[in-house]
Amino acid sequence: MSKIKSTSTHDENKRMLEAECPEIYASNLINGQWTVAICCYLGAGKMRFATLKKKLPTITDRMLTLELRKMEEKGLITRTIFAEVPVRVEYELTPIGHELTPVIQQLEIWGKKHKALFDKQ
Amino acid sequence: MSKIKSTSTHDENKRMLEAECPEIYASNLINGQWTVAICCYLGAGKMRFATLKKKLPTITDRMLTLELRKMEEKGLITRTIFAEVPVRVEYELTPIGHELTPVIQQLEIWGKKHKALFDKQ
DNA sequence: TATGGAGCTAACAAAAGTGTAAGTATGAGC
DNA sequence: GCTCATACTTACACTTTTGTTAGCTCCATA
Repeated sequence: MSKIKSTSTHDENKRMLEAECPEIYASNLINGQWTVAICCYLGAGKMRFATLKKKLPTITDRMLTLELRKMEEKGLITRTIFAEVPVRVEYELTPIGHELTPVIQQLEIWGKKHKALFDKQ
Repeated sequence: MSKIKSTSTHDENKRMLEAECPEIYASNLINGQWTVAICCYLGAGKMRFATLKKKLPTITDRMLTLELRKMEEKGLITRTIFAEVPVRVEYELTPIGHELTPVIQQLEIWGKKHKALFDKQ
């Protein structure tokens, strides 16, 4: 999650594909390890940093911060700071973030089917 | 795409999330850099190694091999070898792989919307 | 005085993913 | 004997992502 070196062919390839295929562009938007999970929880309503952290027991402060920042950059969520003490920060899905919910639900249905197939074997 | 060390917390976290959330399980199945692209092309019908390579101009032999193997492992595609000379190998979506197509299409629609929003800015 | 919670940040380390360059086996055709 | 095409494989290097540890600020409360 550090800066991406603009000289790498790795990144160039990624961008070429993104530019040509909206589906790859989209899948790159949600492929952070915790991104989909966070989307799901925020689908139910706004949430604070600490609340999200409780929902994701194994995540570290750092990873949660990074993920939330990345999602904010991508326009999936908004971040609202309340100047209280101690500080309160709330995260919420943007409209386009909300529109992702049904797609994730589709993915979930497919995931269940796939899992059922593989658990049999 | 080397072997994953089973001792890493990184991998542990991934598995925990997968086990609990089918949507994360699903998103992990499609998050290879070229996976979605390959799914799209194979959606139109079976294809040979070399044909796929032409469709993905910047991919290397190695990456294509690795991606295809990973997708085979995940049960998304099948691999058929014809003992001709030179060898012919055909890749094809499995039934569950085919069922992914509409989901990818949903993702594509969402991706276009998201892109439109961001291109404006 | 120190303790505690909220929401971070910085420096570093490890793991996973991707790319480069070179090489393999096979038999056909020149 | 040499080259060609196909579909790989191997060894290595680099990039990106994720995790570990330790810290910090603010002010309230004990």
